[in-house]
Amino acid sequence: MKTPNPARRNEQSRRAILSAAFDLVAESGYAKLTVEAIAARAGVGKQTIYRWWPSKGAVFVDAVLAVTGDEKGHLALPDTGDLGADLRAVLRAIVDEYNDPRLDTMSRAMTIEALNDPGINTEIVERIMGPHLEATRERLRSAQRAGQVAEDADLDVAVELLYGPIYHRWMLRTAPLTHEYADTVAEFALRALRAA
Amino acid sequence: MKTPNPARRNEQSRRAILSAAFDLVAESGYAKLTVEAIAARAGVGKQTIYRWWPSKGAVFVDAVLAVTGDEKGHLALPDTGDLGADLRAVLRAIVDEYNDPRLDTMSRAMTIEALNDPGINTEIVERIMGPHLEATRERLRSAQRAGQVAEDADLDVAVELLYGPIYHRWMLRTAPLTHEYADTVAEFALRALRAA
Amino acid sequence: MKTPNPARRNEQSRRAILSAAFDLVAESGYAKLTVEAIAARAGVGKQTIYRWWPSKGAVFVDAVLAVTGDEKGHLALPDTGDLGADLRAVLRAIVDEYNDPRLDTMSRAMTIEALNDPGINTEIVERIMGPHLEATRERLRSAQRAGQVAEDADLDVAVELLYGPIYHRWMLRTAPLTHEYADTVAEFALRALRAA
Amino acid sequence: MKTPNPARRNEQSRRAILSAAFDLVAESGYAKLTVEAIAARAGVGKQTIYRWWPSKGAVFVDAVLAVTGDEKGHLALPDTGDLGADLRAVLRAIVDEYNDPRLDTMSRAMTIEALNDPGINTEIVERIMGPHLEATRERLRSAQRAGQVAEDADLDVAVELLYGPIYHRWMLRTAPLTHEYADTVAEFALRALRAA
DNA sequence: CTATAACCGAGACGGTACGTCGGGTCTTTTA
DNA sequence: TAAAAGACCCGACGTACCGTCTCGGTTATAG
Repeated sequence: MKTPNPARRNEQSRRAILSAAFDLVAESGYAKLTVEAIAARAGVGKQTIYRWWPSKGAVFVDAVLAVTGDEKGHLALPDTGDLGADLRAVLRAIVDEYNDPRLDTMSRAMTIEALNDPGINTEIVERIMGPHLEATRERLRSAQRAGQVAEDADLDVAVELLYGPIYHRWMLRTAPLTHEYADTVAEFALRALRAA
Repeated sequence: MKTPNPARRNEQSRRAILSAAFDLVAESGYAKLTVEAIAARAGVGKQTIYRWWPSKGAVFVDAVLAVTGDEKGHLALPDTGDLGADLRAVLRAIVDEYNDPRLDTMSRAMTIEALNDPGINTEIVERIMGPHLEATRERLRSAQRAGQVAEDADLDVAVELLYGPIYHRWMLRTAPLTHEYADTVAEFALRALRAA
Repeated sequence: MKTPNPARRNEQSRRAILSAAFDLVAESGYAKLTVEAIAARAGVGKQTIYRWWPSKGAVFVDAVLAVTGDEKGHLALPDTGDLGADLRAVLRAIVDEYNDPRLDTMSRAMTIEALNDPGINTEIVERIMGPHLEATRERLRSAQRAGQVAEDADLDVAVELLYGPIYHRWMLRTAPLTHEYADTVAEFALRALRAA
Repeated sequence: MKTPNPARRNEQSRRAILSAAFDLVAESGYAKLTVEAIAARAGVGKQTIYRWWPSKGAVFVDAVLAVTGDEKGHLALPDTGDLGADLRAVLRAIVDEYNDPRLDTMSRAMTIEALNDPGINTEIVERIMGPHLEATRERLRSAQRAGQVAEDADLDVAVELLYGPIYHRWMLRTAPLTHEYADTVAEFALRALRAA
């Protein structure tokens, strides 16, 4: 296998491919995404896709990252001093995202890809979830300093306490994701975390 | 489309198909599961599969259910009176299951199917997760009666508080699933749920 | 490689494939003949072609044979007793065939296939040229009996003496193929063959 | 389209391309000859090939000519006064060439090219066959002067009478090309041509 | 004796066709 | 008369080459 020279890469084609992949999933769902369709929509030869990505899943993840990545910066969670309010705000925002059909579709597609390919899973977790989880830990650390969270609380578990329930309900569709539900989860988490 | 007569169904073929599907996933992973491979392995015509199942996903889910379903009965959670001990025992058992490579593979395959097809998702949730979640709620209800859990606690959320973090960590592979971790989750949940 | 069962072969598809191949060459030339085009024109899956033929060349040869083969029966050369007249008639007929653009195209395409694949060459020679050459030898044998051709003349070479010059001129396009030319070749051959 | 300046042409590249093309056919057969393979083997950019040749066929023909062309000069046929002996010698030499696997491969490849492209056919005929045919005609003219060949014999047809049978047998592989066969052909031709 | 244009190696690009795999349907043969 | 066997149409796969098109780098005349 000869590795291509990235310096010579056609930036225009790269962008056309990513946006074609993204749009196709948005329009027809991930199951109908094919490399040929991406190539056709992007006005590109199939080989140009295979030259730079190992699979259609990788293309799709890159496409989502290209869109998501633009939103860099507003990663830090609000820190009003009122931990409960801040957590409720974050969980409600997440619930809103999952309720957006577009984002719902994309997220489930990403999840399928992550399940099929551990490498893609790593990439997704590191580049998308990771920063968000770290921002959440940072907020909790701040709360620890303020004495609102037990000093010895394991913050890795703490974030899972916050996001795990919502993720569970979203994945399994066991019940609707509402703001009220977000508040309940936040309330439970607060109780679990607060200093004795 | 003609609906076949279930009475005339060949039970031997049915079983051969289900066990072929199950074994193929166990051996080569879900991605390589094909209807043709199932038919060949089961010594069955493809049409016999399409006659009774709408998709390979449905076959696979049925196959898992056929295996899982045999374990009926021991669904009730232990109730020693010590809620903390009981929850730790349950979460440790779940962690063990996720750490079993065979079950891990099957669970991820099921998850992909559920993501691809809402109908299959419903079936999985109702027939596999449902009874388990209900058993957990039942144990928590018992704890409520014993005054160990707040009377007004939303038990639907409570079970997500228990299983959500573990599910989150398993799905995203963010960190290993250990007994210690199970204990930590149980501990947090207990604090969140206990009566003020 | 599993060999398919000829008994189950779809006769309609077979015919559609052969006539599609033939027509495509007649319309656009052999260089533009592709398996995909044959499949599309015949309303057939590519696999159905690959199942029964090893290459597009084999399909094409079969197609020509299907057309040519129908003309069975009039293989015997005329035998008026006048060998010279009979040979002139045959060579003129051959010259006419080579001058028909349709047949010219087909013949050159066949020749390319024969050059690329010795197996196809054998098939062409045996099924198309062979009977014709044998018929010619038979006419010459008759002439030997009549004392018009030397008894010890090698008839295998004799037919090459008749057809070789025309074939040479046709293949290399060194000069036009006319009836006059056919007569000249026949005249030379007669002189070469006649009993001393 | 801009025509490049031949003065600036890299002679080293030209030679590398021709010999790469020749060697590749000798090693793997004409069917596997590709422009990319030639470029790679010659250590040359593809564009350098397309700049100077219109097709891979043209490259190959040039390659053969470059090799063949070196043998210039010995084109004249032997003229010992014994026409029969001279013709037998020439036909035997031709038979030997066709029996050399290397030359056989090259000749068939050239023939395919000639069939595919009339322009190449012309070039081959004029530059390779032409001089040889003319030399043969010249020898026959000499024989006419010596009264060994009929004065009114059409010499264009005469050379075809000599080479046509061999060409026919070589192309169709109907029988082996032996010296004995060459002698037989020469004998027939002599009889056909001699003055009455 | 530069400089500026050309050719050159390299190889990415938009395409076409390849030969294969598998999906889901339809037909023929066997028990 | 259902089921096995498997041929069929179809769509997509990932690969091989096509012929075109930049990219620097290197000659090699023309100023």
